Amino acid sequence: MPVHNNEIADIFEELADLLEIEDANPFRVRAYRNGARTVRSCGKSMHDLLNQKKDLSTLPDIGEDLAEKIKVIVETGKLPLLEEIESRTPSALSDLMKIEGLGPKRVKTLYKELRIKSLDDLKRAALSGKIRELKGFGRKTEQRIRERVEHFAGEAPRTRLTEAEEIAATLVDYLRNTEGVKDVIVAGSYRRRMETVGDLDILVTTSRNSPVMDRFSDYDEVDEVVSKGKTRCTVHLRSGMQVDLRVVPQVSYGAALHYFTGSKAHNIAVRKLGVKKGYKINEYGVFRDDERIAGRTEEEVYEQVGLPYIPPELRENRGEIEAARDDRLPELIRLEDIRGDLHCHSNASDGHHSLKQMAKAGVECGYEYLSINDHSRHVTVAHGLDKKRLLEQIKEIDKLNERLDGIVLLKSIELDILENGSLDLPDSVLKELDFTVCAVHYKFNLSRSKQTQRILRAMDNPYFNILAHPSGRLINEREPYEVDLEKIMEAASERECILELNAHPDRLDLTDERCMMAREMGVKMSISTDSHSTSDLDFMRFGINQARRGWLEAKDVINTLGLAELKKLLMRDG
DNA sequence: GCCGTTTTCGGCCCGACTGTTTTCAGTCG
Repeated sequence: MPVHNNEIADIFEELADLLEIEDANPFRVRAYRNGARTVRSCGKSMHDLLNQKKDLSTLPDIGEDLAEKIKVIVETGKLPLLEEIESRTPSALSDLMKIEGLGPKRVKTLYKELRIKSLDDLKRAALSGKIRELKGFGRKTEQRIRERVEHFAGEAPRTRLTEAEEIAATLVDYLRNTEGVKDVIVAGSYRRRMETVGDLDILVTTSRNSPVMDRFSDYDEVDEVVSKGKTRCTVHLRSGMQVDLRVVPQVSYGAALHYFTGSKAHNIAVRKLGVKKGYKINEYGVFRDDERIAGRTEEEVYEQVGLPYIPPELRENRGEIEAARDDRLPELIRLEDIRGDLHCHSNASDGHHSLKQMAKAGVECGYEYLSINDHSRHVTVAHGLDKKRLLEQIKEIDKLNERLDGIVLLKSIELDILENGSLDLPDSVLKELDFTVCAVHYKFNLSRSKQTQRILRAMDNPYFNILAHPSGRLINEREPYEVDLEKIMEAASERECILELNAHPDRLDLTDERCMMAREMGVKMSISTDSHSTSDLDFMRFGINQARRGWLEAKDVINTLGLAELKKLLMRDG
């Protein structure tokens, strides 16, 4: 199996940790971390890029040296330099750095003085009281280490955006209702609308002497106050989520919002532009010498470095700065651009509502059309439709459409792609549908080449229109199946097949990087909710978030079209 | 180790909070 980008990135991260413990040049350490980030977030696999003879050193933050190291890792699965370093600095030390409050310096001291090289060693030493005697440590530090190591359960999982929204909404209301508080806004990856968030970053502006800091640390859901100062406070909630609160004066609102929204890589890039112009940019504003020349709004900050406003979803340092400089930022798709939903279930299979109820809910969304895509017969647990039941549903939809006002129900299906690449129902019934949505629902563990062939073969069928949830992943629950999405996108582009961006917050499949790739390859996409009830139609906004992160414009997405144009586009020879 | 519309060498974003200190290193975001 080819080496994954994540594995390469993990190797670079570990290398960075160990080098940092060895007190290596901090800029060299940073270079490995930057390289890891580039590899991890690259839409294409290093393995494939090398097969295509691409020059990896053209990737940002990858130079000659890292390009060569990536090649070695892809070819051998290992990196000699890392093995050499591990021979003198145990690799488990990088695990110790995951304990909050332990960085490279302290880990090094623990190893040199007490030979601590594992979490077990650390726990024993903390209990024995030896740590407090070390220079630079003390009672409190030892106490904290003891608590942290006892409760350490690996890296905290990231929270899905939809759950983060629930946690954030109550907290934001609570903070708003505080004397002297003006703005309360959730920044960070939440504002960049990432599919998952690691913690919540909340920015507050206040008039003088607001008690907001105390009110925050007194919040009922707070489990532990990690740190608390005049302008910044960090807590852990009972749910396990970390929340950072930052308080700034209103005159700094834009600069603070920019700083706190990130991403870190984007901020660094913008600050570097500032340095070139002789400015210093921090969370309080843009400064020329000691004079604040901007910072009330984010627009002001960008203006000072010669850029137009960049929407939060693009701020990942994935080319948005260069695009902004050259005036070629995409005109990102908006929720209002969506004219209908192309993947919805009814109670004929595993949905909860009737055709009529779904249609009515579609009208409330302001849609022109909504398609019904119940499962096909192979998905027996979902009571999938066979030929007879599908033909009955088609008749029912035709009859209902005569009575419906303001919306048209489209006749479709979520059709299983069988293991051999054939479709789950015969062409004789598929031709009665407006279009099809096809998907893989079993045999996720086929080899990469077999899974790819399976889908390519399905696309050969003239009735194949849209590939639903193309990677099959469930966020935090199921990894994507092994498949060559680039080949599938090439085929989709040739055969005018559509790739779905499944908007369900548990799926959000394709990922943002894959959406970027589809756009670059000229593949059209649909954004659909996979609704199993009327309320699920609201998931569209998560799909839009993801699409915007993937640089998609309305013209890249077929369900921004009116019904007539849509039908024309979905008609294939057959 | 990366990078360049001032540079192929000499830079590399910037600030808050804690604990252990007596002026600041370490960690974090």
